[in-house]
Amino acid sequence: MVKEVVVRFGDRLQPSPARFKRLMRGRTVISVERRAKLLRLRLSGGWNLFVHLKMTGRLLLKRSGSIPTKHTHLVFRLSGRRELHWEDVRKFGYMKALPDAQAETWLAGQDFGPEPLRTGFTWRSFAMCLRNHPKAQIKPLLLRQDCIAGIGNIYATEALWSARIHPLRRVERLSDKDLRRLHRAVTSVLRRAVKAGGTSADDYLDIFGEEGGFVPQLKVYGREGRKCRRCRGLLRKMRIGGRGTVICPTCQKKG
DNA sequence: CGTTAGCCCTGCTGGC
DNA sequence: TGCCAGCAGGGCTAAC
Repeated sequence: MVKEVVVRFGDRLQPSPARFKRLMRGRTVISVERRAKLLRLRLSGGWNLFVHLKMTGRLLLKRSGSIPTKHTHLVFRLSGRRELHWEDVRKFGYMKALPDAQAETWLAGQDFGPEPLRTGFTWRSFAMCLRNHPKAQIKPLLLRQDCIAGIGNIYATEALWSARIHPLRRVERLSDKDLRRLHRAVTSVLRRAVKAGGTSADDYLDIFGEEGGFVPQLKVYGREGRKCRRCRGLLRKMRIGGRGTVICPTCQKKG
């Protein structure tokens, strides 16, 4: 139960800090869900708290009286001598509180594509989504949340290496066989990363402050200049749509 | 309609 | 405790 909210940086908060604090007080968290990279906490009394952590955001469960860091945006003081701290160095993330009806409308307006880890996400439905954009380059397309939801730069990079597909290949130049391999690669890398507790290549920590264990399983991300684990070729870093991308030029031919 | 560059912000790294 | 450009896991907006 939320006893009190202490706001230290309120500029990424909706509604305004005063209303937000009043609104949260006394509520309990009924469930935690995820849609794409957006967290949804269902709260008592028909309210919802949406949280986007973006790149450097963290939610940390701590004991009461824990000292906020330089980058702690706000603290939920909870019952049971606990606190939930929201930290975000780069201040890209946001929190948004909405009542049920508005929550659904707003979520629908986000226009998220299918969830790759949900049952029913077959390679055919994956192919359908991608083939809507025949001219698009595959990597920027994988990152578009309105095409497939929830894939970020690390996992797009990893999946393309795993499927032996060059990130700049256009969808129209990918065969069904390619898409089947890519579907397998995407679902596999996401499942393994979740199982390992996420990827703490930089800032990510889980709610207990623990790092994720997926970094040792990364095949290309952050390994530029080192050898490809499949062919021993030299991994190379390139820049696509402003995002760093590591490929194995031998395994991933533009073709 | 689609794609792309710029931008939000702070901190760290590597080259000089 | 050297300085500074460039880069970092995201995604919105404006411009073309």
